[in-house]
Amino acid sequence: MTEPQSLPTEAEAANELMRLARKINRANKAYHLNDRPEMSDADYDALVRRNAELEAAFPHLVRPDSPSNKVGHEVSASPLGKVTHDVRMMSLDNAFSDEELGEFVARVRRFLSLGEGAELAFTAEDKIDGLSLSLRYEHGRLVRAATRGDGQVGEDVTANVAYIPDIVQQLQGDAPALFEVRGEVYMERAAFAALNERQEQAGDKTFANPRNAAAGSLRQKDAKVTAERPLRFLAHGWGAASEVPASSQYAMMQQIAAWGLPVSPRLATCASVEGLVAHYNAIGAARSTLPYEIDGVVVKVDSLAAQERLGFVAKAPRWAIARKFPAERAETTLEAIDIQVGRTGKLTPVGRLAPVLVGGVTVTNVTLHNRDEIARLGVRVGDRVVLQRAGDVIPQVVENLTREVERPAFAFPDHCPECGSEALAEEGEVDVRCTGGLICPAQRTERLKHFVSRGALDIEGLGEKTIIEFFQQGWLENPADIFRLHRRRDEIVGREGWQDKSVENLLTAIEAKRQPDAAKLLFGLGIRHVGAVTSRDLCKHFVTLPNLRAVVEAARGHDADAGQDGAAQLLGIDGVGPVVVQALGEFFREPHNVAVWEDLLNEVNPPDYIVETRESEVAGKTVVFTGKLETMSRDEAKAQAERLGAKASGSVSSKTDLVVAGPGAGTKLKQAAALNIPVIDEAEWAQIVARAG
DNA sequence: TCGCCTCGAGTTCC
DNA sequence: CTCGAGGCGA
Repeated sequence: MTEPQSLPTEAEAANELMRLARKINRANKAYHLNDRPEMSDADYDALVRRNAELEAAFPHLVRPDSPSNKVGHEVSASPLGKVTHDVRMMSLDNAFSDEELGEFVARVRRFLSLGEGAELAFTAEDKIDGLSLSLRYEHGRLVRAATRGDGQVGEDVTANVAYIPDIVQQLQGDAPALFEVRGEVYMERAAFAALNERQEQAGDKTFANPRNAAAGSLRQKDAKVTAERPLRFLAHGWGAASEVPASSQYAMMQQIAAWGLPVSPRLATCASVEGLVAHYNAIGAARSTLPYEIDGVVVKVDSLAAQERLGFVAKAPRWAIARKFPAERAETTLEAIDIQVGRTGKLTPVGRLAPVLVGGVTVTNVTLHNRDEIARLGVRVGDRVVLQRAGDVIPQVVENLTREVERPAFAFPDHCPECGSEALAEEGEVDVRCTGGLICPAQRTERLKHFVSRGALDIEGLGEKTIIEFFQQGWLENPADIFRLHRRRDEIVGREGWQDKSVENLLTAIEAKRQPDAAKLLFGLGIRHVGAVTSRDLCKHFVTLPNLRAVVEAARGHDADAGQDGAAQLLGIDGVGPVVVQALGEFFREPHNVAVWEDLLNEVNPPDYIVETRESEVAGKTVVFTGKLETMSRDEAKAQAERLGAKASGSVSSKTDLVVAGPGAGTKLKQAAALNIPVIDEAEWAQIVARAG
């Protein structure tokens, strides 16, 4: 190492800390993401020690991105620090009937192109109502435990799980260099009841259900509190792994059990839908006798090779589903119906309820969705209604018990309750919208909320309350204003609830987003029909936001040729159709939007949007699949193409680089020939995939 | 034109 | 999480 080892001046120290943060964070990333350390452990330790030394000498110079705040290997974690999962922790798709379970099996078989006779096995196990945990074992030793969080970033609970006896610190027998076990932390029913009794006697707050008790007990800053709570753990899968020493889900779970971690005793394999239904029924019958609460049965494709082919949709694997038990229901009174105005102007009726306990939580609000839903249920203020929590989460009204009693029907407003503008449903649309647009304060603040929300810019410390407060002050009207809040520092400091420190934190969080992800920025603008996925696709295609704008403007320009070209370019993007093109065009036609856009791009500087993909000869090319594919479904082929950095498009155009044609291909094959585009068959495509590794 | 799938936009409680 | 609607294959 060439770093000076004596204590430097303050300026030098600040500089060195910055470089150390960069180096150590990069090394952590290389170590965790690629399982391929960039530097030796000794060098790494030296950097970490130097960082700690400088931070000790200059505590006021500790950086927000300091590696000491994070989890690296050998870096001790601060309590409940954040942890980025190398492999996302997914949620599961749900099935609420045997029929839906059958559809899942059919869907999987279709995706894998399995014929009638071909066998496909599944595993099934009880789904514990606890909280998901990821346990990272390196060479068999537990180095980190993290909660699920939002799936990408969770909380570090390594210190806390040391007090959970089910979680071994050292795996027994041979273990891979890296293996992340995933499972559920839970509290047994009896232990939950005893804990609540103790809490009550001590005058502490009690927990609504075992799940909340487990969550509250695990996520303790003081790990010693966790020690007094009887938590348990059950493994159900895995995440990042340097190797997976089994070829089936079932065998791998047995291996995890052999390593010393508990696995459900009700894990079984089933070869058919009938077998899965039978196992579901058996677990359902045993439900009340189990020591812990369960909310369904998880079904997974047993073959790991098949799992890999199936891959993932947005947030869940295609190869697993949760067959949920019927939701618990409750009865209560609808005390009022309020109208909320969303960022698109949508008027949403919200039912205010007499508080009622459903599935372990007290529900007081429920969405009634729209005018049609109110009419369908025939609900009026004062009615008795039946409530359930859909998927055990979102409350919904399932039935109205007072249909026959004379009461005036609910009159859905024809004016916006926030700005008084007319509110109406467009031709053929169900939703009633406020036509006030920019003059509607509700729409404006909702748009700002969307802009700073997770998924968009994700600015911490800028919540609903703050946005409304600053909006009312006239400090915050458009997204770009956020980046000028620093000029109001003196005005903000001293307002109620704002101290020097909190203003500082907010401004720091804002400054951290000066180079935002282009796709998140675009998503944050809230252009209709342009959500997170479409934003990503658009950015992938155009690399920069000005490029996107230029093409959108060309698409509706007066020059007919340029217009067609721009439109064709947009329509060539998978998932972009006429409605999305029109929405984009309308956005840029509105002068106010253009002003907001330009203002914002003067304040922030999103780097070029370039997605890292695997090297392959089709990288950056547009591929069209046509005809029948023999060994895989079209979905799978497209997913494959994207992994190779190619864009799978639906139609052949001058932008198409390659056509993969199976038997039965028609017009698209002719178009390809006319445009002189190379055509290959499925076997040749498979070779391209194989060559990319 | 139909039907399937994916995406967008709204939503609860802790 | 659910719903409606857009996109796209058949």
